[in-house]
Amino acid sequence: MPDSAIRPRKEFGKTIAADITHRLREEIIACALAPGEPLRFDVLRERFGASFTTLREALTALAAEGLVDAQEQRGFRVAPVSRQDLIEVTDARVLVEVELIRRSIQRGDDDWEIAVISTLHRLKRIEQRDPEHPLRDPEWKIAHRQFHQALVSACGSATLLAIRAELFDRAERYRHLSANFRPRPRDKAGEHQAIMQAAISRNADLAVQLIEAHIRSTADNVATYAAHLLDTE
Amino acid sequence: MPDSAIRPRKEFGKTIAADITHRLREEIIACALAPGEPLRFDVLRERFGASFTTLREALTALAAEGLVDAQEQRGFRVAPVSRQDLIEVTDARVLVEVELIRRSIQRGDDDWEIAVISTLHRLKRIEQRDPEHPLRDPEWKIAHRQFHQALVSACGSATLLAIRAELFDRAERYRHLSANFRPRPRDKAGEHQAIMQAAISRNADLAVQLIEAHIRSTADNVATYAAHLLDTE
DNA sequence: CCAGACCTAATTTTCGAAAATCATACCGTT
DNA sequence: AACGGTATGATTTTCGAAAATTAGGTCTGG
Repeated sequence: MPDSAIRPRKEFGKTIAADITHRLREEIIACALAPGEPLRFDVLRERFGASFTTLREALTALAAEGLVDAQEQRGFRVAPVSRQDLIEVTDARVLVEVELIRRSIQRGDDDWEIAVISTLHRLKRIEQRDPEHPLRDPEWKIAHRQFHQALVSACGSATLLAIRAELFDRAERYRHLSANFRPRPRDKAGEHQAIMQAAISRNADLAVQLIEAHIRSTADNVATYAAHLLDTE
Repeated sequence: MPDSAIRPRKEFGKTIAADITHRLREEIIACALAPGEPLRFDVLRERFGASFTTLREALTALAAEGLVDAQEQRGFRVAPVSRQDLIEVTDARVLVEVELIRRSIQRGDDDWEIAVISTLHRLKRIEQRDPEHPLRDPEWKIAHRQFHQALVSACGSATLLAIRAELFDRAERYRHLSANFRPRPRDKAGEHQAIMQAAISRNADLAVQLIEAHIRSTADNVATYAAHLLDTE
C-alpha cells in the first residue's frame, strides 16, 4: 500500500470529503478508532490532512450511518458499542437479509448465480492460503463482504440494499471488536458453502434458515468473546 | 450571550447545521423544493442565510437519508422521484413497520397504550376541525406522524426506529407529491381507528394486516394521482 | 469545606475568500 | 457542417482565520 506521502490527495474523481468519509469508515469498522473515542479536530486534521469543515462533513455523513455519534456543540466521537446495540443490529440484519435472500433467490438470473459462485470461490482461495486470522487480512474482508453482497444483489431494491450495507458495516465492527480475543475462528467456510448451495438450488427456506443461523452465531460469538468490552459502558 | 434584537439564528442549544438540516428536510418532504431540482449554493445561501460549508454539511446529512442526491463535483439536487423508488420505499416500509408493530404489541405497556390512544385522539380532533386538505395542515402532519410513531414506539429497537423514520419521511414526500392532484382524501380516519383498536386489543395479526393495507393503499393512491410526475424521469 | 460565580484555555462551529472543477461558447481545422 | 481543442464564466469544493461555545480551574462568600 502506498505511503501517505505518496498517496494522492484523493481517490479517483471524488471529493476529498467523500474520500475521508471512506477512510474514516474503514478505520472505525476495523476498530483502529476505538468505540466511544472522542474525535477531536486537531487530531483528525493531522491524521487525515484536511481542514475543519471537510472533516466535519465526513463526520456528519458517518453520524447518519450510525458509526459516529454527534454531540451537538460538543464534537463527535466514535459510536459507542453495547450489548443492546449488538442485539439490535443483529435483529435488524436478520430481518433485512432474510427478505433480500428470498427476493434474490426468486429473481436471480445466470449472472447472479455466477457472481455467488465466483465470489465464494475467491473467498475459499484466500482462506486456504492463510487460514489463521481472516479478519486481519484485508483481502479476506473484501472477499467476504463481496460474497454476502453477491447473495442479495439480485433482490431488486437499491433502498433495502443501502440499509443492508449500513447494518453490515455496523456488524462488522463488532466482529473486529471480538477478533482479538477469539481463540480460533469457527468453521465459516462450511457455512458459506452451504448457503451458496441452498441459494443456487433455489431452496429459499433453507437459505434463509442458514443465513439467520450464520448471522446469529456470529453475533453470539462476539457477545461471548467481547463481553468485557460490552458491559462496561 | 448577545440578546440580539433580531430573531435567533438557530434553535437553542443546537448547531446551525443541524437546524438547517431540519428545515431543508421539511421543505423537501413538503415538495417546496421539487424532486430533481438542483440545490445551488447561491440560492440556498440567500434562502437560509448560512455559509457554503454549513449548507454543505446539511446537504451531506440529507444525502445519507436519501432525500438529497449528491453528485460528486457537480453539487447536490433534491432526490428525484420515480415509480421504482416509490415501490421500493413502500416495500421496505411494509417490511419494517410490520415487524415493529408486532414487537410493540408484544412489549407495549400501559404508557404505550395511552400514547397510542391519545395521539389518535388528537389526530381525530384536528380532522374534525378541518377535514379538507389534511396534508396542507402542519398540525395534522405532526399529529399523523406522532400517531404512527406511537404505534411502533414500544418495539425496543432504536436502530429499527431510525430506519423506519427515514422511510416514513421518504414516503411522506410522495404523499405530498400527489396531494395537489388527489380529488378527495379517502377515509383515513376509519383506518387509523381500526389500527388503534387492533393494537390495543393485542391482535397482532389483524394490526399487521391493517397497517400493510394502509401503507400500500396510500402508495397506490400516489402512483395513481401522481402518475404524470413519476413516469417522466 | 462546599456551592456557585467568574475567568481562562481548549475545542467546536461558522464564515467568506481562494482554489479547484465543471459547463459552455468560441474558434480554427478538416 | 462536424469535430476537437481551448478560453471563459459559473459553480462547487476546500481552506484557515475568526466567532461561539464548552470545559476546567480559581476565587469568594457562606
